[in-house]
Amino acid sequence: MVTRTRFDDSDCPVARSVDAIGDWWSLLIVRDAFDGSRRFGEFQRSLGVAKNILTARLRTLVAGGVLESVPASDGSAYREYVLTPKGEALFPVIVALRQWGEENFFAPGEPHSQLVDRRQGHRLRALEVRSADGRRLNPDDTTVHKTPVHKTPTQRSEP
Amino acid sequence: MVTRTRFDDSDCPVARSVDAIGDWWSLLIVRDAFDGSRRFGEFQRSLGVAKNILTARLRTLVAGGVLESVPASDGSAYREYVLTPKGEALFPVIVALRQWGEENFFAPGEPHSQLVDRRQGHRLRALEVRSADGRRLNPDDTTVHKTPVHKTPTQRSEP
DNA sequence: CCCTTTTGGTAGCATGTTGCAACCGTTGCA
DNA sequence: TGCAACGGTTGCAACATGCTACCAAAAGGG
Repeated sequence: MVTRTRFDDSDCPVARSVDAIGDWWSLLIVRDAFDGSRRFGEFQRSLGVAKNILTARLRTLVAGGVLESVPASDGSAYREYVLTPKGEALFPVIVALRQWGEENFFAPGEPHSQLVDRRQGHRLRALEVRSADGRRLNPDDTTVHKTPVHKTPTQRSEP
Repeated sequence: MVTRTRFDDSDCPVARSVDAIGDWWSLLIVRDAFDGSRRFGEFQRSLGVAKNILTARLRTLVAGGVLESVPASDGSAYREYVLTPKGEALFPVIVALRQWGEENFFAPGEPHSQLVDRRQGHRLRALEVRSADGRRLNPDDTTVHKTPVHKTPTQRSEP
């Protein structure tokens, strides 16, 4: 078989996250969910995605516990898709991608949709990676420990 | 045509980021690059990805300015792939995905690779979304300012 | 009620992409 | 010099994606 490679058994949390989200459409669905979209048609119009794709993605997101299918809030017989707590926890991921995109793929002054503080209407502060005691960390200030507790704490990754 | 949909002209920075990265393999390549991988073979062994796929991904990452191909640091005739500043700026994205994965896809105590502060060997602080003046923000505390829509992607059945 | 429109999907097809295995020129090294 | 490792390329089969057509149930208007 030539199925797409899965990462759900990887020991790397990044890989499992990536696997759980599924594909880029899913991430844009989540983005729209943060922005208030709830109905099938809302996602479809906002994204311009084919309906069969949207159906499949919503289904996997629900199965993965990122979205939840609930009765429509307006009393109609339709259903709505809302973020679960697990889905809401993707907020920093979306914000990080948004900030990276803003900084790297828009000309100065080029208009783009912008995520702002609701209270003051200002742009958000750039995300900062910090140590447990609050120091700002660059990539070089960090390292990856494989299997933290029960095995030899190796610092290098040689299999 | 039935090419995969591109988002590089979207007005949403998240969509452009997603488009620039390309696919999940690319993100895992970047993750490995943060972890010190530089050589074709290192990525290939670490990821278990087919070589043709890896070739294509490295090429698009270089073309997109995320990686850079430089002469090997050990003096050999081979080349190495290193993160550009633009690639290093993906650090918060990777960290956000890692933290989401750690919290949601591992049983308590289940071993997994862990990103730690190099100086103290401790786990990192969870990423926090903050306003310009430093208040912590939840998704509900933010809103998206849309820009004038220049192009609406629609899928219509009717003429 | 009856008719029309909207909503939320399925089904089928063409094409693109992925994964695998085989192959191949270069480079490194003993 | 010989041989293994490196860094790819090529070809193929299976799968995923996108598009269009189609459809049933639910709203909505008169």
